[in-house]
Amino acid sequence: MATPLEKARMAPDSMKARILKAARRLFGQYGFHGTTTRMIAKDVEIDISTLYYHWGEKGDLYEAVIRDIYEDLKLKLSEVEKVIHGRPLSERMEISIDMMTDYLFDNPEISNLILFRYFTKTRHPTGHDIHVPELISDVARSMNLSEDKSRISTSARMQVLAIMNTIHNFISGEGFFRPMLGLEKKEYVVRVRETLKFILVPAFAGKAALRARSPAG
Amino acid sequence: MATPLEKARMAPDSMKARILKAARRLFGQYGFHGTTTRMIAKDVEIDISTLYYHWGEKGDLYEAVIRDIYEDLKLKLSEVEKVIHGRPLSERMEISIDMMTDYLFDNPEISNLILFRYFTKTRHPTGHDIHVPELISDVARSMNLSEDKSRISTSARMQVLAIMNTIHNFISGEGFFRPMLGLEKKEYVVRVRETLKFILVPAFAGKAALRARSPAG
DNA sequence: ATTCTTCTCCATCATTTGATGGAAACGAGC
DNA sequence: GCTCGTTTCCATCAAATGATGGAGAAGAAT
Repeated sequence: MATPLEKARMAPDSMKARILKAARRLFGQYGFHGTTTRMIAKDVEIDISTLYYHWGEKGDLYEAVIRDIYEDLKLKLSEVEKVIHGRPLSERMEISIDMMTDYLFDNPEISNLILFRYFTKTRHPTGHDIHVPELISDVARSMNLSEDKSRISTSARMQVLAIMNTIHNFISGEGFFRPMLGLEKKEYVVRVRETLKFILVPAFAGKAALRARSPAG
Repeated sequence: MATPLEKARMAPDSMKARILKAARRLFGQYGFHGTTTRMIAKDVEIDISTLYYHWGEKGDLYEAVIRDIYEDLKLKLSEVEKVIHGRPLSERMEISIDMMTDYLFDNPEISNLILFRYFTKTRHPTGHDIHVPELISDVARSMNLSEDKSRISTSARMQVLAIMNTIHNFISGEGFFRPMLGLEKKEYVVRVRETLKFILVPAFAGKAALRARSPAG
């Protein structure tokens, strides 16, 4: 028994999937209220009522988009995890940063939509995500931030949030930051990776990791 | 010759100022498209046309809000700069983090609006900020990230962006993160400060600062 | 050929939303 | 008390927006 979302993910050329894809991009750029169902329909070159036929009300489509990006993100993270498994921490971090920035620069709407969710109230009530806490804990485990694998500490979870958001910021902010810095796309990507490593790695590399558990040191 | 915004900042009980204040809060919560002029008017308990009388069209009010928050932010930053002047870098960073988180938790719409600007397209065209590059350079100078005070390097500016965004993230994301982490407000604030210091300080403390200029080390 | 299902579009609604004109209230100066 | 500039509200518009009903196309099953 496949959910509507699962169907759309399976047949990528279906109308359902095409609508979802356009919605993903547009919701990512303009946010929930900034995107109209007509904008999405126009992008897919269909009538607005075809959109409603497939996805029902706007809020439902939006929720489907959110689930969709988290599915993709989970897949990518487990792919990353396989690659970094067993390596020393600083190496794990650098590889993760490279792989994730590559992926997110190719799919910037993922970063956009995640940050949107964190920061915006949506006049329409939205179901709270189960995805995020799960994802965060997975990353924390994969980074070895917690000795107890089943109970991830608050500090560890907040550190993961900080790391992931720092990455998302540079992806989502490209349209603003890149012109401001006067960089070409390629140069920007390189600089982002550099900056992320410069900021994020030292905190966890070497002895720093030990200090994590003795706050206010 | 005072601009409308300056007037509103000077007489904080004036209708103009009351509208601006409400607009600031609501635009911060719901974004540009998520906030209606009627919501703002209702919040101030005035008729919608009174709002238009004072501020003209919605976009103009929004721009005024943006200028307003950057004015406040600049004032705060120069206040911080006075306090940290002359101290060693890691101390400067810790004090800055404490002061800025205090301030931004009291005025979360500042973080919200800044992040909004970075990440969202606004169907209506908006003039690009002059405030941001200036602010970034000021902070970079105050952190001593650049030897040449008049020409701040791209690396330095990106590092400052990363730092400031990481702070904004935790402020703006409180509504999402705090319930997720199961923390009380006070506890959350403490944890945020801890996490920020844990992540941000090591990169710049000690010899790390030197490595900044030899990338891909 | 017919039926049935699935899909798509046209026409249309009710609401919401940005915006304005004009009348009333208010207050300062005379 | 009257005048004049300023401020506020009521009534109203036009456009945008979320959403739906129903008619028709397209294709498969019988």
